[in-house]
Amino acid sequence: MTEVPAVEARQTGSQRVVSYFKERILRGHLKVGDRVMPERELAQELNVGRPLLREVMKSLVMLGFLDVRQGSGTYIARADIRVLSDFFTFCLSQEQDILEDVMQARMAIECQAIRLACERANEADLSRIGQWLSALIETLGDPEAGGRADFMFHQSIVAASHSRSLTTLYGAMSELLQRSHVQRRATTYRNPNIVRVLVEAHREVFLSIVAKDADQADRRLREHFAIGDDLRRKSLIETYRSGLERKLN
Amino acid sequence: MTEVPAVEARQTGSQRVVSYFKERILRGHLKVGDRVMPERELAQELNVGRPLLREVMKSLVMLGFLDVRQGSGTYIARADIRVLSDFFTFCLSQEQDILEDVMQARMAIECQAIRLACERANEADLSRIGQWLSALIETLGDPEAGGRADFMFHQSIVAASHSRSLTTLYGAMSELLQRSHVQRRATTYRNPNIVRVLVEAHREVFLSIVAKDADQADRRLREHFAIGDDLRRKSLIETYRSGLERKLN
DNA sequence: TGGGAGCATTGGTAAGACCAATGTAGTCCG
DNA sequence: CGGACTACATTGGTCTTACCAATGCTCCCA
Repeated sequence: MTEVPAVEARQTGSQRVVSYFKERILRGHLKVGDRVMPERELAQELNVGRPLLREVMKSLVMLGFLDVRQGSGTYIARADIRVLSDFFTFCLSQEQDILEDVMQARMAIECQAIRLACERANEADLSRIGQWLSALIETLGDPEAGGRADFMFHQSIVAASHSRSLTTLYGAMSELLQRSHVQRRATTYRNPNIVRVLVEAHREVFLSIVAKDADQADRRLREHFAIGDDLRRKSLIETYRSGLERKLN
Repeated sequence: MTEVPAVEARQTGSQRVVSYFKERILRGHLKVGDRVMPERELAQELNVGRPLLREVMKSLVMLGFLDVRQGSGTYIARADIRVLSDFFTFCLSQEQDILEDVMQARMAIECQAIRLACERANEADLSRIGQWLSALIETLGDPEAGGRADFMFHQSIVAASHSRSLTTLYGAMSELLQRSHVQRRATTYRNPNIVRVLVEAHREVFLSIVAKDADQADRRLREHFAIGDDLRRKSLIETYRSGLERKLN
């Protein structure tokens, strides 16, 4: 783990605790659901104080590696993607412009997922995507609900890839992405022409999945993203123009 | 963060500490490089004992949020991608088959990154990619060094995207990916025909970046991945055949 | 003016104490 | 005999106090 000593042969107590868990988890001696030795006993075995042991174990809890139950014991946890989500949220708080760049990661994942969805989607997957397409159409006048339906449409496509890596990464970014969807909706929902174009684009995406055409699905999805990009460009131009006119007044 | 209380109005000490940091970091009151109040003082202000405060802060250190210097103080850290790397490593240890699926995430990121690289790569980027292509060719007989050069070739492409999200995600998977590269090399380096095809595929990838043709670059990269897939399929067939012949003997 | 020493500050760690939650075993009653 | 309740043991949660280790700052001397 990140606190492994770089050079020092003799480990600090803290490092010994980290190593104890890292080794046993990574080598499979401790598996999901396995119970860890009680704190007092483990502290003794590792020759550290209990507070130190608890510090490290608290860290592992928050990293999602351990699951602690008071009165019962400490168990190896199943990996929890909220850790990734927290991490991305933290990154965003450091760089206010990152939401724009996260779109690149979003496109990466969705375009790969849609290719897999063309191979792997079952009837339930297709039905779900179709339902969210309908929901998207029904909520055109409402940026909040529409944004959510839009997000769920996309999320269903990623789920239809049946790839744990892709769904994990997408899930990690879902908070950021939902925010992004609502924002994009808020800039578009009043213009009927744009709304119609967007609905058509989503429909084409869905149809290409049904047709199991991976290249076309990828292309349609990228076209769909490009509509949003054009939108934002026009919106900036208008903002700039009206800003100028206000200055001249 | 993941330990925020679901229902309880009155927070435990532990939760108060988490909230203290979450609020200040996410709202920008504490920025990268800012120094945090000393432990004893902060413990008093939050009405908790120092060991408890230290537990939470240790967690935040391992999540990459804080940087602690003994004798100096605690500072808000710059996000550290090694946290993601640890997390993926942990996930892998839980599911032995995940390395295969990580390839999907790899393809997602690289195919999006190569599109961006076609727009954004500067002379230094292109030069670096070219150098790793040469290194790859020079190390054809050595799976270890060749695997590394192969990985670095790909990593340079992702870096040329100049997208923080993509480079962050790719960095998080880099340990897994390097392992994957070495393994793939170990199954191919003895067959001159396959090696020649692979070298050509890498060269085509590079040339399409230089040509700034995003669609072609994407396509070439996918073709390159497909060669590896064919390889593995053939390898499985042979394994199955020789397994059968051994049974008949 | 620069270097060294001393002291204050801040983090690192431990022992011991006590509280909170859970699990287990034993007993009693229907 | 089975289920419910109680008591106690176990395990985690938290705190106080003490001491050690590392860094930074200030003052004094050459």
